[in-house]
Amino acid sequence: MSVMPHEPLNNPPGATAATGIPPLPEDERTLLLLGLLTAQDRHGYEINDFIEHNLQNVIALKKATAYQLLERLEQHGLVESRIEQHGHRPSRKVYHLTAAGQARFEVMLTTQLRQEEPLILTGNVPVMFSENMNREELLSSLQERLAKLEARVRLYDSFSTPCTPGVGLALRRIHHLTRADRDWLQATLRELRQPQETEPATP
Amino acid sequence: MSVMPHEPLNNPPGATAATGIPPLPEDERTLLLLGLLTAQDRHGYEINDFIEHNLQNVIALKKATAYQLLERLEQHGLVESRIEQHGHRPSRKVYHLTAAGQARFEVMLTTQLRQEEPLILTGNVPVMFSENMNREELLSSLQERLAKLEARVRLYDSFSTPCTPGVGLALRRIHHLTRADRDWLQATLRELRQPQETEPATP
DNA sequence: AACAGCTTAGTCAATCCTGACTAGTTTAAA
DNA sequence: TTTAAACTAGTCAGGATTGACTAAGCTGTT
Repeated sequence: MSVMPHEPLNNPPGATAATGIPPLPEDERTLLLLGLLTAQDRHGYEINDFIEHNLQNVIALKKATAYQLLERLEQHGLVESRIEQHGHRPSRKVYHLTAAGQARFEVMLTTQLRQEEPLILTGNVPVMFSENMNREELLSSLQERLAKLEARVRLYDSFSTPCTPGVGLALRRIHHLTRADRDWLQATLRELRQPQETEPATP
Repeated sequence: MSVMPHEPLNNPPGATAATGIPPLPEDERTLLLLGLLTAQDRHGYEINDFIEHNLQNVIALKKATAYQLLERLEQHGLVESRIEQHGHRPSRKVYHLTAAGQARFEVMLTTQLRQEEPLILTGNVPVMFSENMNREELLSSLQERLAKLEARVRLYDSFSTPCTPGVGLALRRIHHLTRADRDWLQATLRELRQPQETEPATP
């Protein structure tokens, strides 16, 4: 019973052969780290800080994930690091992009920009079971959700100039889509309130 | 150096004490499985089939995940299963909701419906680095993305009556937001095309 | 002088999730 | 009649992710 050696084929264009090091995810997180390093060399804390302060709503990337991803980027030769000492502070591990990293960044950027992933959103599942609730509670729950959404829209309204034009574009996208979500919810609430069973329906 | 025993505290309201069985994720996937079982008893294949055919764009839940989640639901006493035989077909493992499961479903439903998660979307990161591309390639990439988005909008336009009103609501949400995404991209493209550096001013 | 909080850089266990694979039956198409 | 596809139910290794924790110096406030 010989089994054909199925080769895993998870080598995206540009990937190296089996080197023993774990593969590199080809998703937006990787692109983000490479991209942040095209502008300037940065150390881990700086990167996490930037993400936390500027990209709160743009992407979800946790501290621990970023550190591990940076390590893997280095294993793959896309970045290199050096240790820097500033005064008596804890030493910084400063990463900078290699030529390979730059090339990979460009490929990934084009690929992902062309792509259009279906919007799979959070918050759909409870909506889809809304029938299972009684009218009262449903309306109050949706009302609360709407209030939160409106608060978020106001929050985005108050954002001033973004750190880069590109980030500005992304933020405007989120802003726009959040408003659209609010509009959908408003319309839905209106529909739920108004057509109260068409009660005496002139039959 | 005694370490205070930090209790993990990952017991959401309604969770049982430490029983040795792994915790149950409190996210939409769990709600989905419970919800599908409130309507009727179902076996694994049926559930995965339903998700694949009716909820393609509503939620991402893979086959393997569903099976594992069902098992865990059973360990937690939220569902029970029986084996059914239909003719000479492979036997079906049919799950049905317990009282505890029903109760948990109701709690999770209200909680999640009230909640408003920030929209964290795919596709933001490449946008935010769009400055790093030359104009030609940027425009062509965005054009391609727009074409794909428009195709998706048309796809949703063609959807007919959903299997339940709740699913209809969720699908309308996605439809609405996809259109909003298209609008944002159109506007962005227009902006990028028009103000061509204000070349010969007052021409 | 004490204390909180920021800076810097991680680590680790535990959980989660996915792709690929297995196995056998039945129906529809060619 | 061979073949393809759907039906049914998984399993499993291994990669991905997270929350919680550790360390230690520095800075500003009260």
